[in-house]
Amino acid sequence: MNLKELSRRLGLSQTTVSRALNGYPEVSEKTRRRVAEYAERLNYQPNPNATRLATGKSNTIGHVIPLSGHDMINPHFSDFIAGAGEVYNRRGYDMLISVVNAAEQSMTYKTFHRNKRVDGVIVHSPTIDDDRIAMLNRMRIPFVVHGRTGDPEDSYSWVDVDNADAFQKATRYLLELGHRRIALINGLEPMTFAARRREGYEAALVGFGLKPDKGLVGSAEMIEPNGHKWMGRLLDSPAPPTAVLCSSILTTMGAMRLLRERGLTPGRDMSIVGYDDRLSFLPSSGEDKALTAVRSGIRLAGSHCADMLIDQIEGKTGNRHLLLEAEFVIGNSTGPAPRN
Amino acid sequence: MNLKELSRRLGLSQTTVSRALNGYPEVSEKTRRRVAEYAERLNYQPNPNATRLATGKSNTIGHVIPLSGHDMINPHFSDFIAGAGEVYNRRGYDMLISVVNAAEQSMTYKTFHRNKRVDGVIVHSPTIDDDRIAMLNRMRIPFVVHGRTGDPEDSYSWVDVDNADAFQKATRYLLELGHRRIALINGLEPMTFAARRREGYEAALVGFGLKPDKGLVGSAEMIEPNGHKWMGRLLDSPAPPTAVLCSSILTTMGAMRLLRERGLTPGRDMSIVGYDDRLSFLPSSGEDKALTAVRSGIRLAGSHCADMLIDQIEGKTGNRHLLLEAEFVIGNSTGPAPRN
DNA sequence: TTGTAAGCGTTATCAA
DNA sequence: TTGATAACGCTTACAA
Repeated sequence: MNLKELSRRLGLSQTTVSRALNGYPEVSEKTRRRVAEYAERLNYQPNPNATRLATGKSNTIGHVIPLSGHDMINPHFSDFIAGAGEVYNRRGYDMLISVVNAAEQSMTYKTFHRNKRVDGVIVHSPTIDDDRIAMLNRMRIPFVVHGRTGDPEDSYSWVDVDNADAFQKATRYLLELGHRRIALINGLEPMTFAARRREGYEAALVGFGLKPDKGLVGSAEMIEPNGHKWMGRLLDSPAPPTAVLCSSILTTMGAMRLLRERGLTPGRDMSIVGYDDRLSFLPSSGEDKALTAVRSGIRLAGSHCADMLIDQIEGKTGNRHLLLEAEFVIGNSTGPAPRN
Repeated sequence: MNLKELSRRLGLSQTTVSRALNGYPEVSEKTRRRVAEYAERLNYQPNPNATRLATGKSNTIGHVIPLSGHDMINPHFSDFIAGAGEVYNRRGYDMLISVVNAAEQSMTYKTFHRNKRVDGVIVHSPTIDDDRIAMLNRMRIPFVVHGRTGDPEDSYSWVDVDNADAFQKATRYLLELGHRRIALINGLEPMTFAARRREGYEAALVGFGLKPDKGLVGSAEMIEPNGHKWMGRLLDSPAPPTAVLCSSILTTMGAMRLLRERGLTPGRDMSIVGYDDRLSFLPSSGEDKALTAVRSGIRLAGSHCADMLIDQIEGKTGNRHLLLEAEFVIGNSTGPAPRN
């Protein structure tokens, strides 16, 4: 059933039917009702490919996902799209995902735009020196960044967690417990979120009169095995830390695993503060009190990004910014620093 | 730059240019080369919306992802799409993901098809009594199932792991170690893969002259907290098992966590066999020997599904089937059953 | 308030 | 081997 056929049956022109269906004001209420009823009964649905060709609008949001070196997709991603996907569904948008090699990334954005495949994109994993912001602004394609870059903050829309603040608070908490050698198992530091976490961590140390020690900071992709590896390195170093901050729940798990292997007890032999993205498949911090953690749900961030982007696409707003505050949950993985 | 403009500059008709670009045989080599060269130089790319409208082909694969009760996306999903996405990218397809409520699911498939949004779909999480197979066959939309349903196996294409065999072997291994009370922490049993795992498990028991005990089987969504919960229930039951099979690496982790809390050592106080989907963010079984596991990469399954579906769409094949065999990796989480 | 007709950028049919 | 021209199914000036 297409427009032509539908309007033939109604004895109206395609124009009128199209207008009635799309809520144009100049259609009489009576006609509109009759059209709506017929469309419903005959189960008419416009062909989106035709609509897109005619309007240039795709009702689709693009996500470009680079396969990082290890050929893996960021494990936090599935929760992000759960949040975003729900919003897309509710607001009538499709989600187009393009898995690409890192090198093809910017080309993919260009192609998306030029071909009118998407009305807007979500930018994932921004780096400090990220050329995508300028590029997307140049192309005038609506976008929202999940996180921030080094660009001026009002030059683009973003949804971010106050990472610096969160890690500063967490570090201060450890300092107040008496810890002086505090390590950080961070994400990859070209990523802005990781850089900011380090800033917060160092600011707390400096504020306490301590000098940050590079030997106490690790940086790696945030997967379980890396938490394990870094915890081992830290313990084996000449002057091991008494407390560790982890940038992800996955590295936290890896670090915990290593402590177990060494027979060490979290909170007593080593204090650990994790970062809990509230991944839906893992236990939530705060429930069993096992973990002291900075907490902020990534799924929520996904839905905020989606709403913000669609508002922008539909011309409801200009650039917007949302800075979420992370919670700090105290559990049993932290405790006072050992004497001497 | 569009076809019209390009052909004007070439002094050729749109028809010829289109034919040259699409590899039709009736174009002279000379013309073809000239056209190709111009297209390249002027950076021409056909507008896919126009192509789709004209051809009815979308070069897009759909994935319908129902949000299950807990509003979460299957955590194994991100690895699956890493595998599939790479193939799509290589073979020129887009991935369209629709996150829907469980109730909207079949409607979404219908809409996808009717509107020519996708050329085919991947069916996730098939159940034994799954109405999607009949529906998709009726709609004549190409599809590949990741897993199998209760339908005749040659009535659709699928990629699956031999779950029954894998769990039969794993159970037999435990039996040979002397275990007699062997539990299974399974996935949701309406899902075919879970039902088959249970079948394999029970077949091994029966083959050994034992009677399956319903009290030793748990069934729940395969996330960490459920492994933890079920391990606890099993230990607290009147006659606890001496060995446990887990249907997922996540429930395995949860079960291990509970053992630790109770001060029990895997492989000595309780034998555990896990299922390792080789999720990219977790340690791989077999590396540190911590876990005895049935192993089959979900990412590989994703790429197989994608290739099979595209072959089908492009008319290269009819229904096909691929049964992958899981590996069995022996680690330290299993050991002889305790005496008496 | 409704209708006519052009346009969106391709591919496909038919004729030359 | 090439070219006119009609689809594909919608939206949108412009006219009535």
